[in-house]
Amino acid sequence: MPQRIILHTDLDYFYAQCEEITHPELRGRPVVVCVYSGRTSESGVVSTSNYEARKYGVKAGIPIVRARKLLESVEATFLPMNRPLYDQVSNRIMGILKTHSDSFEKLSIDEAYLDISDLAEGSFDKAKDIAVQVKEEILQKERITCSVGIAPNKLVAKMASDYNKPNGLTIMQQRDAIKFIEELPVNRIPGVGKKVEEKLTDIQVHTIRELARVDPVVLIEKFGKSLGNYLFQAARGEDNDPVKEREQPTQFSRIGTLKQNSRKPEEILPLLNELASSVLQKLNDEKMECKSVSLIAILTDLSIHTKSVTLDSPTRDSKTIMENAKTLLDRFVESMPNAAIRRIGIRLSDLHKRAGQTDIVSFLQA
DNA sequence: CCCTCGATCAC
DNA sequence: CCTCATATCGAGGG
Repeated sequence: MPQRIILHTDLDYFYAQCEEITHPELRGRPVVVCVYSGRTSESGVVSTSNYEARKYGVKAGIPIVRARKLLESVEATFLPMNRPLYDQVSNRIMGILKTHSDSFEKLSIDEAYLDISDLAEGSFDKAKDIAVQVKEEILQKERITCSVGIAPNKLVAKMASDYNKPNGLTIMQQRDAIKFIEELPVNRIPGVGKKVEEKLTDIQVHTIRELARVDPVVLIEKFGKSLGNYLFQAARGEDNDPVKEREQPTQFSRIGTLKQNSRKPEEILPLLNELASSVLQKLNDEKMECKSVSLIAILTDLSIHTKSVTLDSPTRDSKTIMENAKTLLDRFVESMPNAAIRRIGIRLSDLHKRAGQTDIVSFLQA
């Protein structure tokens, strides 16, 4: 396999940057995009904030109430999420990115990998020109800045884009990759979160340099075959995972927060019904059917529990789905005699594209 | 091999 | 004080 050139893009503080565009007067001041849970007027968490807000310690995941305190001395703006807006902006930018790639992989609403090996003719200098061009085009057309990493594989490209933010461009050839990553803490490796980091700390491993010295047998012992092997390679800047177009998602879910904790189905079902129709709407929009239904319950201690059923045949029928969800809820409260539920959710999975009337019609019309 | 469920990650 | 959505893995049971 010849040397690849992979480009990773990360749209800077994306939701907050979208808000700055629609409300230009907000620029230069703290902007906080929030997920309001509806439990009380201010309950919920921060989804994203711009860099002015981050200076005050306001970042993704902290409670809105805490963000208010951190910003009480300054003029800051708190906005609810506007997902349709972010989806539209994202879709247009992904369209631009795609045109600058041989193959393209959307990772999330604000991240993508581009394989530009052919486009750049194997040259990292040309790859840099492409990156500059892409950044320029996104800025001109959408007024959005992004951070870009270029490397011989997805792993290092992502770590490179993360290295210089916002509006960064980091290029890491194979010969520099080891020097670059070995200084970094292990949690800069994608896939290494709180839990894996803790386990590594237990064996005195903090940096990637230290991780590279751990016997692979130990890694597999501690983390299993898959993650163990991944960590072994990642510590060496190696990753041969190809850039591949993502197929359709294999699950859709909706979760909501109850006004008050409860374990009585009659207090939970109204919300569960809303969530079910929302996720069913999504299923229909995507012209799909599901063969599995899951109930997600989050208790007062924030522990997460699931119950699921596999259906006899794929369905998109709301009655079938709701009946199954109801049964799962009954099963759950029965299995947890003392648990009070804080949040409830529904997931449709084992998704299949619908074969049917519409497809045949469009086929015949074509 | 299939199903169910919990754990983890990261947005 | 504590949102929401998706993918993936591993264990355990059948």
